[in-house]
Formats: sequence, structure tokens, C-alpha cells
Amino acid sequence: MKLQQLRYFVTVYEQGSFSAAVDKVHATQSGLSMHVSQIEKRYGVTLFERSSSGVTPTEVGRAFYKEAVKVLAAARIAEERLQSLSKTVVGHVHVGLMPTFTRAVLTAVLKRFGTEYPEVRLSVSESYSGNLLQEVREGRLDFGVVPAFVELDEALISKRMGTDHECLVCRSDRELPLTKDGVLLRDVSPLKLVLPGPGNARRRRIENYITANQVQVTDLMELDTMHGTLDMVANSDWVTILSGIMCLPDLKGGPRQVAPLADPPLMVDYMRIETRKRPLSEAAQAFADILQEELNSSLEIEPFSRR
Amino acid sequence: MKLQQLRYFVTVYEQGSFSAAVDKVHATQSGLSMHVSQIEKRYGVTLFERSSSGVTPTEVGRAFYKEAVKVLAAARIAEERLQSLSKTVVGHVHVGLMPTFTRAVLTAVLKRFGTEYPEVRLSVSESYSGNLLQEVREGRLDFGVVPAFVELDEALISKRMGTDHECLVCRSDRELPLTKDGVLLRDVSPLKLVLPGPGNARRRRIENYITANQVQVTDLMELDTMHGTLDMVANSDWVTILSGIMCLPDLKGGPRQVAPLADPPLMVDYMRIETRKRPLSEAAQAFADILQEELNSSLEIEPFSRR
DNA sequence: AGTGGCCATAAGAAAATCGGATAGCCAGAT
DNA sequence: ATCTGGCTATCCGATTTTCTTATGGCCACT
Repeated sequence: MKLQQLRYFVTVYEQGSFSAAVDKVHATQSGLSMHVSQIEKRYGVTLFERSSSGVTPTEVGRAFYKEAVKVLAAARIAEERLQSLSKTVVGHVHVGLMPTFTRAVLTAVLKRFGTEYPEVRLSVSESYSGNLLQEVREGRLDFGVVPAFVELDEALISKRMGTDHECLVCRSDRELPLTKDGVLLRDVSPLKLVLPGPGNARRRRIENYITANQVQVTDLMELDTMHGTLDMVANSDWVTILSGIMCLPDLKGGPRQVAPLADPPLMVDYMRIETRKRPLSEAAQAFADILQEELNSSLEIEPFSRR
Repeated sequence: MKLQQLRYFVTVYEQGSFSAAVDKVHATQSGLSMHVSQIEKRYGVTLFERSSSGVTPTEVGRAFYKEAVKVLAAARIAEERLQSLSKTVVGHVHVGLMPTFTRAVLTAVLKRFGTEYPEVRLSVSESYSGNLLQEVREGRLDFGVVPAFVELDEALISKRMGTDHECLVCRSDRELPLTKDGVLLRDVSPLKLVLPGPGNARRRRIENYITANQVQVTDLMELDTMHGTLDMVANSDWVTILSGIMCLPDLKGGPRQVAPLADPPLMVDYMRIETRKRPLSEAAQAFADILQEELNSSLEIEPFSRR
């Protein structure tokens, strides 16, 4: 009898389906199937009735589930006991970041975290805010970082991490109508704008800004690839609007120039979100702290940020 | 975290030594070492202080032990739950037999058991009675079968399985002073006798019989190998004394002849021994039943047994 | 100093696990 | 009736993990 078999069985039981259980535990459908049927074969029982719409537990399956849950609970207690007794911070941290963070801030965080907490295993996934919320809610992520304008529910709590400017990004040799506060978007013409697709949460904010401030957009393009967008902007007349920390690498010169939107500026708040019921593990808290610090110093670096 | 790691850790803890734990769990010293140090590395803790005389748990080790035991207990309950719910008999049976049984009776038992209980895994070990007692006492065997004259203690219970004749075995062309009850040992001369070494429990019984009945032994040889003894007896003037069921294969003719000791006969009782606290599992009971049946029919086959 | 018991580590072999692909099955839609 | 989509079981090659054997270091005891 192995703990992982119990975990798999319990997940399949709770999901009522092998395939639904796949993304709960990090596994494949075939792996789940084999493990469960291995239990069944070894003990000569049938745990589930299989059908084409999933599985329903048998009487035996229900009885075994109760015991299996107890075993897993005991195992988790034992594990936590060990972690709390450990002098060094250990564990496995799962973090979800929006793409904004992964271009510049993340590498700095990773370097520090790797040296300061060498024993901690780290999984960082990049996704858009809607996705991250879901993953946090379902407990697959210790926390996520999302823009402040997404909607939360009861199960989640958030903590503000900082405020950033949305910036115009275009190729470096273009002349921009700069003021001391940044660029006046309505004076940039012709404005050929690259935006993320309609599924993206930032998309609507930018559209609102544009209509509210009478910005004339002559052409609009949807790109949902950040690399593609950056490349496109560097090598054409197209421009885009990105958050400041994402543009940090472009401040040192290069094929792109960056200017914060001015009059009015457009700001983003970043929030850390986590589930209400389970507090961050020590390791996750450590990662969050480092992320916060690096974010702070990044926001300071922005030339326009001290206003 | 894996269950086996917990099992290994707990065993090392209870034994106070890696090498002592080796034969408790079926494992090697290096395997144990690796698993324990894997826990220690993963969680950044030290569970044992190593010394050249074994290990002593640290504070952390003691705390973790308490939790680990709970996990294992829960796991065993879950497993037993599943077994009790299974319609077919499953599990793993460990049996210890004395060499007497392994020559003729065992194969018949194995055949029947294999077909009647295909799901049950079976481990049969052959050993001498002293050893078997120890193994049963320490829980590594579900039960053992030993001669009735061994001494039991409180922790063990026994059940009589049957009575057998000790028989003289010699090469087939030898003339023996047979009566209708068997052979009169004191009339066999010259008596060149092969016996097991002094460590063996049967040795003393046979010696007692010899002196009590004025049997003249001209030569004595100690052989602790059953194969060697049988071969020796088949091809020389040397004879030996074996229990009846062990001689079954020689009754159909062959290089050896067999005759029960007569006037007086020398009998052996076979007992099944098991621990008092844990009753036999269903599978073990089934094996014991089949063994009993086969033993009964073997004892009947003996031509001299119906007296 | 020598010896024996004990634990850690290395490396190769063996075994379990994983992941992708495929096949079968059933229900509901066309 | 056929088709389609969703679900599970199974097969197979590749990877990872686990186990074993052998070896070396350490300490206590002689």
C-alpha cells in the first residue's frame, strides 16, 4: 500500500471521475487508472463502477475512502510536524504570476530565493489573472499575483503589493510628445495599437482609458503572445501599452522606448491573493517577501515613479 | 513522503540501529540508510545521532516517531478494511516449516493453495524449530510448524496437528529384522547412524531412545544437510532416523527403504504455533487448513499407521 | 595498533512509474 | 442508423526511482 495510491484514489473519489482528477493531482489519466486498478487487483475488490460519464464508488469504495482520508490526514500531520521542527525552511512553493512579473522581476527573485532558501522546491507558473484565481482557489497555488481590478470572492484574501504605471512602448527612434510626466497618448498619431485579446483583464481597462480620453486609434491588433508583442513593437510603427515593471529591461536602451501614460496617468495595483483558510507556509511567505522587495525596488527604478 | 520511508524509519527507531532493523523489514542496510537520510535531507532535520554502536533518536526524531506510528496504524487499518471487504481471500502469508514438511507434504499443499487462493502471496521458509519459534514470536511468520517437544512461552499458542512415527531409513537392499509393527532397532547391526548436529531438537530425542532401548551404535555421523543424509543413506550401509512423512517419497520403491521403529515405537507430535495476540489472517488460516488436510492424508498413507 | 561492529556513499542493476498513443465503450446528437 | 464526444483501460518505450553489492570511514573495545 502506498500513499500515492491513496492520494490518487481519494482524488478520483472526490472528483467522481478519473479524467477530472487528472489536473487536481499532477498526473495523467493512465497513471490514475493504473494505480486504482492496482489496489483493486491486489485486494480483489471493486472500488468504482465505471461508466461513460465517470465513476461512482461502490460500497467497498465508500468504506475504503473513509479510511484512506484518515491515513492521508495523519501523513500530512506527520509531514507538517517535521517541517515545523526543521530549523531550515523547506517545502515546496507553488506560485502563479501574471506575465508582467515574469519578464524582469522574476529572475531577480529566483536568484535570491535560490541562494537564501536552497532547500525549498519551487514551481512558478505564468498565467493570466482569471486562471490564477482559479488555481489559488482550488489550492494548487500557495498564492498568485494579479492586478487589483479582478474580482475576488469570499474564499480569497488579498494584500496590496504596489502601484505601477501603464506605459506606452514603441520603437526607440520614434518621436514622442513627452511632457515631464510622460506621454500624452492623444497626441500620438497615427496610433497603431497592439492589445491583448478580449479574454485578458487588462484589455478592458485600456479600452476604457482610450475612449475616456479621446485617443484616436487608427489600427488595432490583438496579440496574446508577449514575445510577439515586444518584437512587433520594436520593429514597426505599432505601439503597445504595458505595465512599468514589464518594461524595465527597455529602460537601459535597446530597440524600444518606454514612457508612462500622462494626463491622466493610468495606474495598476498588484495584489497577492491567497486562500483564506490556509495561511502561507513559511517557505511561501519567504518567497512572497522577496517578491515584494524586488517589486519595490523595481518600482523605484522607474524614472517617473518618484512623482 | 512515502509509507515505506515511515516504515523504515519506525523500524530503525525501535531497533536503535540500522543494521538490527535490516532483518525486521526485508531490506538492506544501505537501503535503510538511504531512506532515512532522504527524509532528513528533504526536511532539513536530523532524526538520529549516529554512533558506532547504533543510533539514538534526536528530539525531532522522537516527535516524528509519534506521528509516523499513527500514520502506519491508520494505513494498516485501511488495508485491513479492504481485506475484510474483499470477497476473495487475499494477502500475504508467511509460514515457517521444519524440513520434515518440505520434502513431501509441502508441494501438495502449494499446488492446492495456489489454485484455491490465487490472489494470496506466499512465503514459505524452511528452518529448524528454534528458529521458527523466534520468527513467530517476532511476528515475521503467521505461523510455524514444529515438533511438540519444543518449549513454548506465554506469547505463543499451539495446536496439535498430528502424530507421526520415527522411521529407520536405509538402503533398499539391506535385510532388516522386520516385525509386523516395524523394525527392532536393537537387532540391526552394525548400526552406523547418521544424525543431525547437536543443535537440532530431534537429536536428543533420538539419543534418549537409543540409550533407553540398549541400541548398539557402532558408528555415528553428524550431517546437517537433509539432501546429504538421504544420499548417504541410499548409497552406503549408514542408516538414519527420520519422521514418517519425510519418508513418503521412499515408500514407492527407490534406493531407500523405510520402516517405523517398533518395540517401542518412537512418535513425534507436530504442532502449529502462532502468537497469542494476533489471530491468523483468513489467508493464513486457509493455508493452515490445507496443510492440516494434506498432513492427515499423508499420515494415513503410511502403511504402518493404521495400527 | 589492531579488530570488529556500525553507518555512509558510489555505482550498476532491477523495478516501478510516467506519459503519450490507442482502443473500446456508452450516451446523446445528427 | 450512424456519428461524435467524453470517458476509461491498456500497451509500450523512456525515464526515474529504488534496491543491491561493494567499499570506505569512524569509533569503541581489545
